[in-house]
Amino acid sequence: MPELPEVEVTRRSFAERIEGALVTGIRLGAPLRWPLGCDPEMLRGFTVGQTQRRGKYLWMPLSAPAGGEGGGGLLMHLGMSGSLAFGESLGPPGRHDHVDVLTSRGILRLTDPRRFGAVVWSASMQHGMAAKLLASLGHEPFDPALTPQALHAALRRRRTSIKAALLAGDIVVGAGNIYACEALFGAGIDPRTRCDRISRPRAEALLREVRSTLSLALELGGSTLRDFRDAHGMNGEFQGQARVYGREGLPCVRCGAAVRRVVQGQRSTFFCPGCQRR
DNA sequence: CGGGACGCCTGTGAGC
DNA sequence: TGCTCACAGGCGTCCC
Repeated sequence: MPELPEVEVTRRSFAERIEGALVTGIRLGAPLRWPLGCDPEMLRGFTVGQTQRRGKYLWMPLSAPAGGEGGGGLLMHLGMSGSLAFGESLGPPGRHDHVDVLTSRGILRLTDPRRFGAVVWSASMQHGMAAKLLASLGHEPFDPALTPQALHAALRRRRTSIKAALLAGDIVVGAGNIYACEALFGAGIDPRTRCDRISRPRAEALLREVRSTLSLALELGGSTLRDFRDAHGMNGEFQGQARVYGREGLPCVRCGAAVRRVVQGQRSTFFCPGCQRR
């Protein structure tokens, strides 16, 4: 599920409700990508702060009880198949529920069948594992510092394909496989185009499309949050909006040409050979 | 160093 | 029905 819009929608769905809650315990299920990185007992009595998002990560600050030391936070990632639920009556943890943060206001629960997700303790976003994981992230897509010129300049230094660069997330974060395909379609750029061959006006168009694609998804409440049980999670609201993703062989909504699928870096890329040019 | 492949896991749908 | 296979919204690590 989780590209930037889904992660942000997730954040908004629990951040205000959990802020100020007291941690009463942590329940761990099967291991995730990395170990928690601290003794779960240590977090008892900590207060939850304002949960924020960086790229596809969520950072939930935890402050130690008055006079106590060792505050920090939990860095959370949903991987490919993760989701977070927050509520008072979630029921007993199931086979894919791997972390429960028990609080005075309810349980924050990470469910993740594939276990590519993570919940990791760090002393701050600038320390430990969090710092390491966040270090190479690019601009937030809506950061005003990310200007067309800045994007163009960054692309000029790259030889890899524009699709691969978007997915890498070290120039701009947030667009995963679906939204990268959709944004490139919107901008009329062939996903196989080398970054350093993208003109300034096209970089500008791409930035505009990355932003509008992500905002639209955000407006729609993400893609599949509501109905995540479904197979590829693609039965959500964004599926109806997708113009190329998952539409191999179907006519392009703009020009009617058959949408193509190619593989780039072991990931499917969908594009319209008629509308998208190198 | 940049760039690409690999591996982590489980689940699902298609095809036989 | 049951098997095998391809594929899945991410990303750190390894190797060239």
